Amino acid sequence: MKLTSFTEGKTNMFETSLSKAAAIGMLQEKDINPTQQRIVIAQLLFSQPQHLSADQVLSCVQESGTHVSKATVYNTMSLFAEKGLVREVIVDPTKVFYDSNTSHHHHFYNVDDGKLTDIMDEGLSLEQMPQLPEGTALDGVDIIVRVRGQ
Amino acid sequence: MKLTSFTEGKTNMFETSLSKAAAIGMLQEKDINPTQQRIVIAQLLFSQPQHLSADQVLSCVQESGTHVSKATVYNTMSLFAEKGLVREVIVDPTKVFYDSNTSHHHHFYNVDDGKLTDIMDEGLSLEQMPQLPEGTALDGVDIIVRVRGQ
DNA sequence: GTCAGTGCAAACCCTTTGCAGAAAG
DNA sequence: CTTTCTGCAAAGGGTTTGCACTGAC
Repeated sequence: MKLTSFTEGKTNMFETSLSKAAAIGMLQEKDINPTQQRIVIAQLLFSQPQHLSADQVLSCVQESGTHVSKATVYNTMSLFAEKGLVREVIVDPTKVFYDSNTSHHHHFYNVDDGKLTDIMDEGLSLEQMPQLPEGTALDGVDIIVRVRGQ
Repeated sequence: MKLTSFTEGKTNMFETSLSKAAAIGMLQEKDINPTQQRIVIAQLLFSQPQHLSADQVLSCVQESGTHVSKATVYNTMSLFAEKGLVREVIVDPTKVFYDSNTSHHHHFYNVDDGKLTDIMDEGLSLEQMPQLPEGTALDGVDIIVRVRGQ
């Protein structure tokens, strides 16, 4: 994952972004036609590891000054998820989070404030993989550590 | 958990149920006012360990001949979850599953057919509990093993 | 008679869909 | 030009809410 053009020194996440060229590169690597809207969303998403709901993506894009419709955000996020650019994280029945970090890791979910954070411990994994049901293949393992407070 | 009145020998889940008295007992143990609708839902739910969506609970209750409204099913399931009679399982962004088995265990989720099953392996657990974020307390750990096929 | 519980329908929210218009090559 | 993508608005599906009615002590 190339983050060579990461804009440093900015504290406002809406000003932080990937260069347009880097975003286009990421899209093309995954055989995604780099349209204007997809580029803008990619620039925002991959500026840093983060967990955003579709709604938050929409807000961020709009605050960056570009117009993208809600439907396009949903379409784009589904496409990115399908192509492996982002990972869907399902922890809240009311919305899906998209994780811009697709490397193998798990999550804390704060049920009080709805914030999702990565579990840094690299050692976190299962003691043993259970035997899968007859005729099924592994698709993935999600570990959610729910916490409350603060 | 008392399942002494489990009706044996029935293959149709809609005919299988807990005795009314046992259901009332379970509700009272959790300080839940045992109303008629709650009793019926409890009889259905706790006849066996199962994973039902609110919609499925509604269908099952209706097939058993009793009338319960959709709103009451949702209210009841939320109440049961809050009181610890059932456990909410969030694996599918489109609906919540309620697990009538509240003992500590984890799940397989078949993304192809949407079926949720318990992971029997008692050894399944984390190699190590990660350090929780500052100021938070553990609420629970959910492990979802997603599988596909069959 | 009082108060909790219930039923119904409407409201809600997130997400998807249909289709006409716009963009890209 | 042709194909793909986008925008808008409407529909969809699960869930919640408001409020009047019912029912149990």
